[in-house]
Amino acid sequence: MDHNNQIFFLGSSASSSASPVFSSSQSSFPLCLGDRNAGMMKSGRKEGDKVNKKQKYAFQTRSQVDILDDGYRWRKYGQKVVKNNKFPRSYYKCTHQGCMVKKQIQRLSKDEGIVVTTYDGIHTHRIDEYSAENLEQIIRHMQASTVPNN
DNA sequence: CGGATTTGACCGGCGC
DNA sequence: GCGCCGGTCAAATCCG
Repeated sequence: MDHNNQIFFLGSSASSSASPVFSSSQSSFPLCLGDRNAGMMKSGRKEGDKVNKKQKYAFQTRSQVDILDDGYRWRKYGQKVVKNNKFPRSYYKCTHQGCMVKKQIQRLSKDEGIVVTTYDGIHTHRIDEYSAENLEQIIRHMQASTVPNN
């Protein structure tokens, strides 16, 4: 509700060398976790389907709220508590016909001020210029990092 | 009224 | 085979 959340990013501070990530195209985030299947399809299904192209992008941001406005509309579809974290993990889905992008937000129990946002998939539609602009700064200042094994 | 959000339950996979 | 963990969906509710 309150977008008064001051968003701080780890490390780098206003680096002009920001990468062209999040350009007009639904390119991708600055970091690709690769296609490390988390245990989905296990059968020897050939290229049968495309369920293997699930891209994942994760980055940590320092914010007081878990809800970061990245320019898309998200609908919370679940909340679960993981054992590794004392804080519950929230699951969001993109509200768009054909856009089944999923978003996962988790707060670190070690630093409640740190919020880990994980994106699943690529958006099939454009982002709101206005919001996108806001997000652009976020991405420019945010530090992408692979999900810690811990 | 519509859409979004909440909580619980169920399911699937993996581990032991 | 059972238990554990994580993930998703569904129904109900609330807000605008």
